[in-house]
Amino acid sequence: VAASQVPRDTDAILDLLRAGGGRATASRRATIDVILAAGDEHLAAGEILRRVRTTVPDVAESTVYRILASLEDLGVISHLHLANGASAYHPAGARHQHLVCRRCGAVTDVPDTVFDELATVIDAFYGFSIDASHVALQGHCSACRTAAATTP
Amino acid sequence: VAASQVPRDTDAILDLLRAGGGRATASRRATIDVILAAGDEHLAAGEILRRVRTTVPDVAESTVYRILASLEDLGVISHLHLANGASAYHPAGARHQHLVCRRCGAVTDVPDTVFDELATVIDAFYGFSIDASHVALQGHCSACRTAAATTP
DNA sequence: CTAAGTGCAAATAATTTGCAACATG
DNA sequence: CATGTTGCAAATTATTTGCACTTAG
Repeated sequence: VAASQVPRDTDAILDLLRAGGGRATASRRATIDVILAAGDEHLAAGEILRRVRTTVPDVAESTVYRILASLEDLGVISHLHLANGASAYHPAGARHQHLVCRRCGAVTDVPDTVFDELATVIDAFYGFSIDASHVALQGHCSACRTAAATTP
Repeated sequence: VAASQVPRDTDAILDLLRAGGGRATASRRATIDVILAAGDEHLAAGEILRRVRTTVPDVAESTVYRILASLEDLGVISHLHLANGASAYHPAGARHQHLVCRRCGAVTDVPDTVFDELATVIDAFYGFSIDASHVALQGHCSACRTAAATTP
Protein backbone atom coordinates (compact mmCIF):
# COMPACT_ATOMS: atom_id res chain seq x y z
CA VAL A 1 0.00 0.00 0.00
CA ALA A 2 1.63 3.26 -1.08
CA ALA A 3 1.74 5.78 1.73
CA SER A 4 0.10 8.50 -0.35
CA GLN A 5 -3.11 6.56 -0.90
CA VAL A 6 -3.80 5.56 2.67
CA PRO A 7 -7.32 6.72 3.49
CA ARG A 8 -7.67 9.09 6.41
CA ASP A 9 -11.37 8.54 6.81
CA THR A 10 -12.97 6.03 9.12
CA ASP A 11 -15.57 4.76 6.67
CA ALA A 12 -13.04 4.39 3.91
CA ILE A 13 -10.83 2.34 6.23
CA LEU A 14 -13.75 0.17 7.26
CA ASP A 15 -14.47 -0.41 3.58
CA LEU A 16 -10.86 -1.45 3.06
CA LEU A 17 -11.21 -3.84 5.96
CA ARG A 18 -14.38 -5.32 4.47
CA ALA A 19 -12.76 -5.54 1.08
CA GLY A 20 -10.19 -7.83 2.67
CA GLY A 21 -12.81 -10.12 4.16
CA GLY A 22 -12.84 -8.28 7.47
CA ARG A 23 -15.84 -6.94 9.33
CA ALA A 24 -16.80 -3.52 10.52
CA THR A 25 -17.54 -3.57 14.23
CA ALA A 26 -18.20 -0.87 16.77
CA SER A 27 -14.79 -1.39 18.40
CA ARG A 28 -13.05 -1.08 15.08
CA ARG A 29 -14.89 2.05 14.15
CA ALA A 30 -14.13 3.59 17.51
CA THR A 31 -10.46 2.67 17.36
CA ILE A 32 -10.04 4.13 13.90
CA ASP A 33 -11.86 7.27 14.99
CA VAL A 34 -9.54 7.69 17.94
CA ILE A 35 -6.40 7.32 15.87
CA LEU A 36 -7.57 9.62 13.10
CA ALA A 37 -8.77 12.19 15.61
CA ALA A 38 -5.33 12.25 17.18
CA GLY A 39 -3.84 13.43 13.91
CA ASP A 40 -0.09 13.45 14.24
CA GLU A 41 -0.09 12.75 17.94
CA HIS A 42 1.62 9.51 18.79
CA LEU A 43 -0.74 7.58 20.99
CA ALA A 44 0.42 4.75 23.20
CA ALA A 45 -1.68 1.60 23.03
CA GLY A 46 -2.90 2.22 26.55
CA GLU A 47 -4.04 5.71 25.69
CA ILE A 48 -5.87 4.42 22.63
CA LEU A 49 -7.62 1.85 24.79
CA ARG A 50 -8.64 4.55 27.23
CA ARG A 51 -10.06 6.73 24.49
CA VAL A 52 -11.84 3.88 22.72
CA ARG A 53 -13.54 3.05 26.00
CA THR A 54 -15.18 6.46 26.11
CA THR A 55 -17.24 5.20 23.15
CA VAL A 56 -17.27 1.45 23.69
CA PRO A 57 -16.88 1.10 27.48
CA ASP A 58 -16.40 -2.65 27.55
CA VAL A 59 -13.83 -3.36 24.86
CA ALA A 60 -11.22 -5.78 26.07
CA GLU A 61 -7.65 -4.61 25.88
CA SER A 62 -6.83 -7.64 23.76
CA THR A 63 -9.44 -6.55 21.26
CA VAL A 64 -7.84 -3.16 20.85
CA TYR A 65 -4.42 -4.73 20.44
CA ARG A 66 -5.83 -7.05 17.81
CA ILE A 67 -7.49 -4.17 16.01
CA LEU A 68 -4.25 -2.22 16.03
CA ALA A 69 -2.47 -5.21 14.52
CA SER A 70 -5.10 -5.53 11.79
CA LEU A 71 -4.90 -1.87 10.94
CA GLU A 72 -1.17 -2.09 10.74
CA ASP A 73 -1.41 -5.14 8.49
CA LEU A 74 -3.79 -3.18 6.34
CA GLY A 75 -1.18 -0.46 6.14
CA VAL A 76 -3.27 2.38 7.49
CA ILE A 77 -1.39 2.88 10.74
CA SER A 78 2.18 2.38 11.90
CA HIS A 79 3.73 1.98 15.28
CA LEU A 80 7.08 2.87 16.71
CA HIS A 81 8.83 2.39 20.02
CA LEU A 82 9.24 5.25 22.38
CA ALA A 83 11.79 5.53 25.15
CA ASN A 84 10.11 3.22 27.62
CA GLY A 85 8.78 -0.16 26.60
CA ALA A 86 5.56 1.18 25.14
CA SER A 87 4.51 1.34 21.50
CA ALA A 88 3.00 4.43 19.92
CA TYR A 89 0.65 4.42 16.96
CA HIS A 90 -0.20 6.97 14.33
CA PRO A 91 -1.83 7.06 10.91
CA ALA A 92 0.50 5.76 8.21
CA GLY A 93 1.94 8.51 6.09
CA ALA A 94 5.25 9.86 4.92
CA ARG A 95 8.13 8.05 6.53
CA HIS A 96 9.70 10.18 9.21
CA GLN A 97 11.75 9.87 12.33
CA HIS A 98 10.92 10.70 15.92
CA LEU A 99 12.79 12.50 18.63
CA VAL A 100 11.56 11.77 22.11
CA CYS A 101 12.59 13.81 25.09
CA ARG A 102 13.86 11.66 27.90
CA ARG A 103 12.64 14.12 30.45
CA CYS A 104 9.18 15.25 29.37
CA GLY A 105 8.41 12.58 26.78
CA ALA A 106 7.49 15.04 24.06
CA VAL A 107 7.74 13.57 20.57
CA THR A 108 8.98 15.63 17.64
CA ASP A 109 8.69 14.38 14.09
CA VAL A 110 11.57 15.04 11.76
CA PRO A 111 11.54 14.42 8.02
CA ASP A 112 13.30 11.38 6.72
CA THR A 113 15.71 13.49 4.71
CA VAL A 114 17.47 14.73 7.83
CA PHE A 115 18.84 11.20 8.16
CA ASP A 116 19.95 10.80 4.56
CA GLU A 117 23.49 11.89 5.17
CA LEU A 118 23.92 9.73 8.27
CA ALA A 119 22.39 6.78 6.48
CA THR A 120 24.76 7.22 3.58
CA VAL A 121 27.81 7.43 5.82
CA ILE A 122 26.80 4.42 7.85
CA ASP A 123 26.05 2.44 4.76
CA ALA A 124 29.42 3.34 3.26
CA PHE A 125 31.44 2.55 6.38
CA TYR A 126 29.53 -0.32 7.92
CA GLY A 127 27.42 -1.73 5.14
CA PHE A 128 24.44 -1.22 7.40
CA SER A 129 21.16 0.35 6.27
CA ILE A 130 19.59 2.16 9.15
CA ASP A 131 15.86 2.47 9.52
CA ALA A 132 15.46 4.98 12.26
CA SER A 133 11.73 5.32 11.84
CA HIS A 134 10.74 2.37 13.99
CA VAL A 135 12.47 3.40 17.18
CA ALA A 136 12.53 6.96 18.43
CA LEU A 137 15.80 8.74 18.96
CA GLN A 138 16.21 9.97 22.49
CA GLY A 139 17.58 13.18 23.81
CA HIS A 140 16.41 16.40 25.41
CA CYS A 141 14.18 19.06 24.00
CA SER A 142 15.27 22.66 24.42
CA ALA A 143 12.99 23.30 27.40
CA CYS A 144 14.19 20.24 29.27
CA ARG A 145 17.79 20.86 28.37
CA THR A 146 17.56 24.18 30.15
CA ALA A 147 15.66 22.73 33.06
CA ALA A 148 18.11 19.87 33.37
CA ALA A 149 20.91 22.34 33.92
CA THR A 150 19.42 23.15 37.30
CA THR A 151 17.44 19.99 38.15
CA PRO A 152 19.03 16.95 36.47
CA VAL B 1 33.56 9.17 37.06
CA ALA B 2 35.48 10.01 33.89
CA ALA B 3 35.21 7.27 31.31
CA SER B 4 38.96 6.99 30.91
CA GLN B 5 39.58 6.02 34.53
CA VAL B 6 37.03 3.26 34.82
CA PRO B 7 38.84 0.16 36.05
CA ARG B 8 38.65 -2.90 33.84
CA ASP B 9 39.78 -5.28 36.51
CA THR B 10 37.48 -7.23 38.80
CA ASP B 11 39.42 -6.63 42.01
CA ALA B 12 39.78 -2.95 41.32
CA ILE B 13 36.04 -2.70 40.81
CA LEU B 14 35.36 -4.60 44.00
CA ASP B 15 37.66 -2.18 45.79
CA LEU B 16 35.69 0.71 44.35
CA LEU B 17 32.52 -0.91 45.60
CA ARG B 18 33.99 -1.33 49.09
CA ALA B 19 35.27 2.22 49.04
CA GLY B 20 31.66 3.29 48.64
CA GLY B 21 30.50 1.26 51.63
CA GLY B 22 29.55 -1.73 49.51
CA ARG B 23 30.60 -5.32 50.00
CA ALA B 24 32.42 -7.79 47.84
CA THR B 25 30.38 -10.95 47.46
CA ALA B 26 30.75 -14.01 45.29
CA SER B 27 27.83 -12.98 43.06
CA ARG B 28 29.30 -9.56 42.55
CA ARG B 29 32.70 -10.90 41.69
CA ALA B 30 31.19 -13.38 39.24
CA THR B 31 28.99 -10.75 37.59
CA ILE B 32 31.91 -8.38 37.12
CA ASP B 33 34.02 -11.22 35.73
CA VAL B 34 31.34 -12.08 33.22
CA ILE B 35 30.97 -8.53 31.98
CA LEU B 36 34.69 -7.89 31.74
CA ALA B 37 35.26 -11.22 30.01
CA ALA B 38 32.69 -10.30 27.37
CA GLY B 39 34.83 -7.34 26.34
CA ASP B 40 32.89 -5.27 23.87
CA GLU B 41 30.10 -7.77 23.46
CA HIS B 42 26.78 -6.41 24.54
CA LEU B 43 25.26 -8.90 26.93
CA ALA B 44 21.59 -8.99 27.69
CA ALA B 45 20.68 -9.22 31.35
CA GLY B 46 19.43 -12.74 30.83
CA GLU B 47 22.67 -13.82 29.23
CA ILE B 48 24.65 -12.32 32.09
CA LEU B 49 22.49 -14.22 34.54
CA ARG B 50 23.08 -17.45 32.64
CA ARG B 51 26.82 -16.94 32.65
CA VAL B 52 27.01 -15.89 36.28
CA ARG B 53 25.21 -19.09 37.18
CA THR B 54 28.00 -21.17 35.73
CA THR B 55 30.04 -19.90 38.69
CA VAL B 56 27.37 -19.20 41.29
CA PRO B 57 24.56 -21.62 40.37
CA ASP B 58 21.98 -20.32 42.78
CA VAL B 59 22.07 -16.57 42.31
CA ALA B 60 18.59 -15.15 42.08
CA GLU B 61 17.81 -13.15 39.00
CA SER B 62 16.87 -10.22 41.19
CA THR B 63 20.35 -10.29 42.68
CA VAL B 64 21.97 -10.00 39.30
CA TYR B 65 19.67 -7.16 38.35
CA ARG B 66 20.57 -5.40 41.58
CA ILE B 67 24.24 -5.93 40.99
CA LEU B 68 23.95 -4.53 37.49
CA ALA B 69 22.22 -1.47 38.90
CA SER B 70 24.97 -1.00 41.49
CA LEU B 71 27.69 -1.31 38.91
CA GLU B 72 25.96 1.18 36.72
CA ASP B 73 25.59 3.59 39.64
CA LEU B 74 29.27 3.13 40.26
CA GLY B 75 29.87 4.08 36.66
CA VAL B 76 31.75 0.98 35.61
CA ILE B 77 29.13 -0.40 33.24
CA SER B 78 26.44 1.09 31.04
CA HIS B 79 23.34 -0.33 29.51
CA LEU B 80 21.44 0.39 26.36
CA HIS B 81 18.22 -0.80 24.81
CA LEU B 82 18.28 -3.13 21.89
CA ALA B 83 15.50 -3.70 19.39
CA ASN B 84 13.28 -5.88 21.57
CA GLY B 85 12.50 -4.94 25.13
CA ALA B 86 15.76 -6.24 26.55
CA SER B 87 18.64 -4.25 27.98
CA ALA B 88 22.25 -4.91 27.06
CA TYR B 89 25.21 -4.19 29.31
CA HIS B 90 28.85 -3.50 28.62
CA PRO B 91 31.81 -2.00 30.45
CA ALA B 92 31.66 1.78 30.53
CA GLY B 93 34.05 3.42 28.12
CA ALA B 94 34.09 5.86 25.27
CA ARG B 95 30.61 6.98 24.34
CA HIS B 96 29.48 5.32 21.15
CA GLN B 97 26.33 4.36 19.32
CA HIS B 98 24.96 0.99 18.37
CA LEU B 99 23.47 -0.38 15.22
CA VAL B 100 21.39 -3.47 15.73
CA CYS B 101 20.26 -5.65 12.87
CA ARG B 102 16.54 -6.28 12.97
CA ARG B 103 17.00 -9.63 11.35
CA CYS B 104 20.00 -11.30 13.01
CA GLY B 105 20.36 -9.08 16.05
CA ALA B 106 24.04 -8.38 15.49
CA VAL B 107 25.26 -5.24 17.22
CA THR B 108 27.81 -2.94 15.62
CA ASP B 109 29.44 -0.14 17.56
CA VAL B 110 29.99 3.13 15.78
CA PRO B 111 32.00 6.05 17.15
CA ASP B 112 30.15 8.99 18.55
CA THR B 113 31.61 11.28 15.93
CA VAL B 114 29.56 9.70 13.15
CA PHE B 115 26.57 11.37 14.75
CA ASP B 116 28.09 14.78 15.18
CA GLU B 117 26.72 16.19 11.98
CA LEU B 118 23.24 14.83 12.55
CA ALA B 119 23.29 16.09 16.13
CA THR B 120 24.31 19.55 14.97
CA VAL B 121 21.59 19.70 12.33
CA ILE B 122 18.92 18.50 14.72
CA ASP B 123 20.04 20.90 17.38
CA ALA B 124 19.97 23.79 14.92
CA PHE B 125 16.55 22.98 13.47
CA TYR B 126 14.70 21.53 16.41
CA GLY B 127 16.61 22.68 19.48
CA PHE B 128 16.85 19.05 20.47
CA SER B 129 20.05 17.41 21.67
CA ILE B 130 20.04 13.79 20.65
CA ASP B 131 21.73 11.15 22.73
CA ALA B 132 21.68 8.13 20.50
CA SER B 133 23.90 6.06 22.77
CA HIS B 134 21.15 4.79 25.03
CA VAL B 135 18.95 3.19 22.40
CA ALA B 136 20.33 1.24 19.48
CA LEU B 137 19.55 2.33 15.97
CA GLN B 138 17.86 -0.36 13.97
CA GLY B 139 18.37 -1.47 10.42
CA HIS B 140 19.84 -4.33 8.46
CA CYS B 141 23.43 -5.44 8.27
CA SER B 142 24.87 -6.17 4.85
CA ALA B 143 24.44 -9.93 5.14
CA CYS B 144 20.79 -9.68 6.16
CA ARG B 145 20.08 -6.99 3.64
CA THR B 146 21.09 -9.41 0.93
CA ALA B 147 19.25 -12.29 2.53
CA ALA B 148 16.14 -10.17 2.97
CA ALA B 149 16.01 -9.61 -0.78
CA THR B 150 15.07 -13.25 -1.18
CA THR B 151 13.49 -14.14 2.18
CA PRO B 152 11.99 -11.02 3.77
C1' DC C 1 -25.53 -19.76 8.62
C1' DT C 2 -20.39 -19.28 9.20
C1' DA C 3 -16.20 -17.35 9.47
C1' DA C 4 -14.52 -13.18 11.66
C1' DG C 5 -14.32 -10.81 15.90
C1' DT C 6 -14.69 -10.40 20.90
C1' DG C 7 -14.36 -11.00 26.12
C1' DC C 8 -12.05 -13.18 29.69
C1' DA C 9 -8.69 -15.10 32.10
C1' DA C 10 -4.38 -16.99 32.07
C1' DA C 11 0.35 -16.83 29.96
C1' DT C 12 4.56 -14.20 28.53
C1' DA C 13 8.82 -11.65 29.31
C1' DA C 14 11.78 -8.69 31.49
C1' DT C 15 12.20 -6.47 35.56
C1' DT C 16 11.23 -4.85 40.22
C1' DT C 17 9.99 -4.99 45.08
C1' DG C 18 9.00 -6.46 49.94
C1' DC C 19 10.86 -8.93 53.46
C1' DA C 20 13.05 -12.08 56.34
C1' DA C 21 17.35 -14.71 56.50
C1' DC C 22 22.44 -14.06 55.69
C1' DA C 23 27.12 -12.84 55.70
C1' DT C 24 30.88 -9.20 54.97
C1' DG C 25 33.86 -5.92 57.06
C1' DC D 1 27.46 -7.39 65.31
C1' DA D 2 25.43 -3.90 62.16
C1' DT D 3 24.38 -3.02 57.75
C1' DG D 4 24.72 -4.23 53.17
C1' DT D 5 23.16 -8.36 50.38
C1' DT D 6 20.63 -12.08 48.95
C1' DG D 7 16.82 -15.54 47.88
C1' DC D 8 12.14 -16.14 47.21
C1' DA D 9 7.89 -15.23 45.85
C1' DA D 10 4.73 -12.05 44.46
C1' DA D 11 3.87 -7.63 41.91
C1' DT D 12 4.55 -4.85 37.56
C1' DT D 13 3.96 -3.44 32.76
C1' DA D 14 2.83 -4.11 28.12
C1' DT D 15 1.29 -7.37 25.30
C1' DT D 16 -0.28 -11.98 23.68
C1' DT D 17 -2.88 -16.24 23.45
C1' DG D 18 -6.40 -20.03 23.98
C1' DC D 19 -11.10 -20.71 23.76
C1' DA D 20 -15.86 -20.60 23.91
C1' DC D 21 -19.30 -17.30 22.68
C1' DT D 22 -21.05 -13.37 19.54
C1' DT D 23 -22.22 -11.25 15.45
C1' DA D 24 -21.57 -9.01 10.85
C1' DG D 25 -22.42 -10.01 6.25
